[in-house]
Amino acid sequence: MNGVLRHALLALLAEEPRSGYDLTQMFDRTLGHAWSARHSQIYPELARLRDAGLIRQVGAGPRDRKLYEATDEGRAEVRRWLTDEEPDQTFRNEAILRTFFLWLLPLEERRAFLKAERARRARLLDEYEEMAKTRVFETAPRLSSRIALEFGIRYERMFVEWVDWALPRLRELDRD
Amino acid sequence: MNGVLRHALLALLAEEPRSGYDLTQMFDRTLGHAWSARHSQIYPELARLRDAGLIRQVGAGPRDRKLYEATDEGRAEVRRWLTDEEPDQTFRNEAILRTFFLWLLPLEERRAFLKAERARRARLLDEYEEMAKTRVFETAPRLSSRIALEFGIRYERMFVEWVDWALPRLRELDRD
DNA sequence: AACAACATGTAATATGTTACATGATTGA
DNA sequence: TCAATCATGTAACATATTACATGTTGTT
Repeated sequence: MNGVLRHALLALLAEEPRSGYDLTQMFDRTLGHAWSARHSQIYPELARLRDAGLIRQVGAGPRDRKLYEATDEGRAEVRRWLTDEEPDQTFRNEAILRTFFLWLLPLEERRAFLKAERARRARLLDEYEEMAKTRVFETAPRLSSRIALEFGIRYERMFVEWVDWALPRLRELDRD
Repeated sequence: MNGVLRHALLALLAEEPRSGYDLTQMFDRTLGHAWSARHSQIYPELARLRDAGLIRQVGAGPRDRKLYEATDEGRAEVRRWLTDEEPDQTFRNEAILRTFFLWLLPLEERRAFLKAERARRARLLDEYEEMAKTRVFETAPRLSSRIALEFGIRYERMFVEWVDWALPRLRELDRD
């Protein structure tokens, strides 16, 4: 079995019972800076995991809320994934890709592009630092997420510093 | 028109005539740390760009080598993309995603996971620093790529430092 | 009563990967 | 002559996004 989303869902359902809606929100909020997924991808994936016996429904709530949790087979599969399968190293960042093409734009637009990125990143940095300060990280899953959050903080900080390094160099793209 | 790869190809063909093979190699080598693409995606995309009049064949070489370059419409389209369309902010990093699930593994395997990542990143850092030192960045497109490379260097360095921050904290995931 | 948030799904389309398929040229 | 690299493509499959579709519950 492969599929990153599939295993991420399995891992989240190994922690505690959650609904598709809960999972969607986790991707929107905490997991978003590492992986993204929409509800339209999550619900069919849950159905497949259920049919494969890797998760089972363990409760229901108001509206059509369905709570799932990982079965023993599911837990075993997550551990297998984490230990036996190499994480895919593919990195995609459209903003950095566009940086390669900055020379196609006039100076003012190049600046505007990087400044907009800087603003976005600075805003996220604030947000993540606020999370680190105010949230409670006491259980093992929360401490894990604290480690991931630290990556987010360092990433955004690095990004902002990189823009500050790049901005004064944009003028050079006009020489010759 | 949308599609990141499509516009990346267009931008690369706005610089100078290139073949599908050349473009594939650029993704394998320089562009790889910002966006990835395989030849099986590139060739059909080139055909579509050609049919849309955004690129045209300007030459041929040994074997079936076909050289393309952006037309005026193609150049206009790249600039429109760079200025009018917001870059997609989706970020995907499987290694960081897995960090959220580190608590599912025994201490030694958690350590092994992060150490393997550290080694990978340190190797890339060396590689990028070597590129920065030895390559020539004199034309506007090369200077742009130097700015993107700087991101790669800072990213890998940040990653290594983050692992060094995280490793001593892994033991805490066993408490309680 | 109205609105926001909760809650789950499907359909159509777009994007991306892996495997298949073929052949030419260059250098050792 | 052999192997590596150059060179282009297609097919099947997997993953991901956008739009469509529907209904409930809690709050103001």
